This record gives sequence, C-alpha cells and structure tokens, in this order.
Amino acid sequence: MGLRVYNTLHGKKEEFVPLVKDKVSMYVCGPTVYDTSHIGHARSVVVFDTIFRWLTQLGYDVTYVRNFTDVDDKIIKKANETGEDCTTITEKYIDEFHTEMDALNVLRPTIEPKATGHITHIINFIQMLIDKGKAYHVPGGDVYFSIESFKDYGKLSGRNPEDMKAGARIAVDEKKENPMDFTLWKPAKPGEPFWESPWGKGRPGWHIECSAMSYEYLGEGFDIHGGGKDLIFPHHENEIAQSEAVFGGQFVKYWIHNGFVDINNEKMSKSLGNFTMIKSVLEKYSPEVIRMFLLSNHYRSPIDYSEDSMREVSMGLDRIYGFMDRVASATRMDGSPVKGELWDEFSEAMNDDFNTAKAIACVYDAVKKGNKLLDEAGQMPDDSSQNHLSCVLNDIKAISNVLGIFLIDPEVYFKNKKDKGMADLAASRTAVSDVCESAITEAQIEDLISQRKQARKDKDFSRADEIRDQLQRMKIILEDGPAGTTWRFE
RNA sequence: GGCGGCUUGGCCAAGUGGUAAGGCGACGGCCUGCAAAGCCGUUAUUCUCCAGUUCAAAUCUGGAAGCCGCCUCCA
Repeated sequence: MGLRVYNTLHGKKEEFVPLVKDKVSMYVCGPTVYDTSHIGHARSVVVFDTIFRWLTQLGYDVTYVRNFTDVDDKIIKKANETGEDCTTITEKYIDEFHTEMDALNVLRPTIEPKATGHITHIINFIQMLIDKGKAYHVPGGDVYFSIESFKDYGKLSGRNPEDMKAGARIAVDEKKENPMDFTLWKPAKPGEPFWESPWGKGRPGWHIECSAMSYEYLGEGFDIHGGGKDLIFPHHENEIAQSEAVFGGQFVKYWIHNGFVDINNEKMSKSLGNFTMIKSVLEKYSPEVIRMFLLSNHYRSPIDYSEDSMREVSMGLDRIYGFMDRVASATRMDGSPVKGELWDEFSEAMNDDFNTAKAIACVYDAVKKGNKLLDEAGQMPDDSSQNHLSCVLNDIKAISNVLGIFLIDPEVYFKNKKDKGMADLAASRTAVSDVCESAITEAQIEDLISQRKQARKDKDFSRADEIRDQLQRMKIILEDGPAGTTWRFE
C-alpha cells in the first residue's frame, strides 16, 4: 500500500503520485520573523519535518523549501517600537528560530529563502500579473490582484466571493475595484523600508512572496504545499490565484495543513495571555518529549498542551528508552539489517496520511511484547528471542530517524535525565527549608544506596525503607533489580 | 451571516463498511522483605442523539444538539 495524503483541495485522502517520478517538490510557509516562536510554530515545523523525513525514507529525492517572511507590517511596527532596524530584528529571530528548531531535531530544509532576497523575482511576478490583466496599479502606488479576473477564486477554502461580500466584515478600500482584491505591492510611507519598482518605492504584500519564491525554486507547479490550517484562507487561496493566473496550470497538487496547539483547551491568543513559547517549553521538557508530544496526535487534529499531557508523554518516552536499554544489555547480536514486523506496521501508519499517533502506538505495542519476551527469557534469552529483540531494536532505530525521537543512546538519555534532576534539585535548594536534604551529590546518593544495601543484608528493613523514603522526598526513585539497585528521578 | 471541522471507556486518543489500536489512571495478580520497574488480567455489547441505506455502519446519507476553527495579523 502506497502513501495516501489528505488533500485540503479536495477534502479527502488521495493516493500520492508526484508530478515527476521519484522526485518530490515541497514548499512550506515559514514564520514571519518579528517575534519569538511559540509551540504552535513548533508543531507546524515538526510535522512537516517528519513528512519531509518520511518522503525521503520512501526513496524520493525531496526538494524542501521553507521561507522566512522578513518584510512585513509587523516587523516595521516592531522596528518603530524598539528603534532597531528591520534587518537587525529579522536576523535575530531567524537565529533564534534556527537554534530552537535545531534543538527539536528539525532538519534544515533544502532551501530557506527570505522575501527580501527575492524582491526582483517578486516584482517580475507582479508585472506578469499586470501584463495578463490579472492585477492593476492604482494612483498612489498600490498594486492589487483582481479577484474577478480569476474564476477559480475560493476553490481551496470552499468559499465564493459573493458570499464573502455579503459577510461585510471586510473594510472597504476605495482604491480597490472589488473589496476582496488583495495587495501585491504597497507604497512605502516615509521612514519605511522600500525597494524601487515600476510602481514607485514600496514593498511586496504578504502573499506574493510565496508565489514568486516557489516558482523560483520549484517551478510553475509542484507537489506539496503546507502550512497551518489558518493559512488556508486567505494566504493559500491568494497564492493559488496569483500562480494559476500567471501560469494557467495547476499550482499545487497536494495541499497539507496542520491543526493548532491549544493551551489547556484554549486557543493561544494574546488576549488570554497564554502564548506558550518554545524556549519556555524547552526549559521544562527535553526536546524529545516536546517532539514526541507534537507527534502524538494526528497532524490535522488539534492537540492540547498541558502539564498532564507532557507528563504522560515523558513517562512514555522513559518506557521506550528503558526498553531499548534492556534489549541492548540482553542481546549480543548486532542488529540485522532486515526490517521486522514493527517497521511494517509503522510504515503502514505513516503511509496513511502520516499517522504519527498510530505509528507511536505501534512502537508501544512492540515494546510491550518485547518486555514480555525479556521477562520470560530471564537473564539469558535464547538465540531466537535475541534475534527478535535485536530486530525490534533495529526497527526502533530506523523509526527514530523518521520521527526524530528515540535518537539518543539510552544510557545517555537516562544520564541526561539524572543531570537535569540534579540541576533542578540544586535550583530548588534555596527554596526548600530542609537544606540538608536538598543538598545532595551523586556520591552521597550512591553512599545511601550502599548503606541501604547493608541494612537490607542485615534485615534492618526499617532503616532500608527510611533511606528509600528520604531519597523519594527528593524525587529520587530506587529500583532493585537483579544487577543491584539503580536510581532515577521521578 | 458565510465556510469548514469535531463529538469514541474515568482521562488522552487511533480508527481506511465486516464486528472497538495505543497511552495514562484504577482495581486484582506475578515478582519483591516491602516497594519501584516490568509483565499478566479486568476496566466501551458500544462509538453525542434520532432516522435511513446495507447481509453488515464508529465508519455512508439525512436531520438534531453541543463544542471548535476560519472569514482581520496568526502555525
């Protein structure tokens, strides 16, 4: 069964057949770089990164373009507020975006074009629209796209201009022939950044950059265009209008849109003051927990960010790493290159419209079965069990390269977790009255563990339990296994 | 007002007309000095409600209720 993709254009899942055999061209709308990125940006980026990885895994030669919108009213507003110039602002947020996305294991796209680097292409594109009678220039320097010149306007979002006119929520602009016409080029006010153009000094409107840059890198038509659901209208609708009005053919074959991240079941909004930034989430949770959280629901469904859901994901990740660790120490064999049952199930889930939620469930299922096998086999799994287990481990490693999680060596993963726990403990020391209990080193923990070991040997269980309780108050959990006692943070 | 989406066990959640994945939680058991971890078992005769199509529907059709998103910058 091949890849099937939900196409917003037709509202249903379709078999994925790229325009050019073995190649995929994909364009995703990136951020407007005027502020810190929030968890919703992270979702979109992680989702399309995973799609990019899966397409690559399927053997396609993928050209992945993700832009930065670095000329925009909001950037200019910020510049006026802070006194910095626009370039300083956009560069700062592009750097920040890269740092955060790198932390989340997001691969860099093939090309990351910036609007300001393509002003000539944008101007040429607008000129083509004017030449074809699809756009018009008005006194004052504005250039608008003419909705009425494009019969298919509304086909992506399923609305027609007549209905929208009746809605009357659009502020009427006297210069426009039709209130629904949108800006391609706008004149610069004094002090604003500008570029020379046939229509005077000005800057591009928002939608045109994507048409111009996707044409530049991917051609007149390409396979996949993605972004958040909110971009369907007007942004993507307008892109279709611009590109198809100029070239006549189909602009994009498959439109893919991701759902939102809610915060405690509420939409992120400025009025609610619940904008949750990636950097603050990264302070609390490991990058893999965040990434796994973002992939734990289907990409089109809304996903709710809350302490509870993050805790659940965190526990699940521990469980999977715990299993990987267990298998690594119980098997001697190098993983065979042969893909196993887990990989097949995983592939099927990914091929079904990138169903990462189901894909992760497949991993859990394999972990459960593998743990059972390990329990039954005891210390010495036989060859057949070892074979099976190393195959599962191998599949998980292959999956890790697609999902961008489970990438760390299990020992390092748990070591990191301990370090984080120790750091948190140290940080909370000042806030806790019981200074002695909080100020503990790893050596002291080890010492307490050996004291407890002796107490247990002496059958002094009340002393042993006392030690365990003491550590537990510091969120340190002891686990007695066949190879001795290990500890971890809760 | 226009357009679109969602409603599955205590909670989160997948579900492609063929008889309800997975996770968390809870309870019982194995293991343990007792725990923890891991494992096993139990936890939806039923998928918001009503009607219809079908041999067969959570899945298709029509209707109702509730929730949400977009239509203005928005991932």
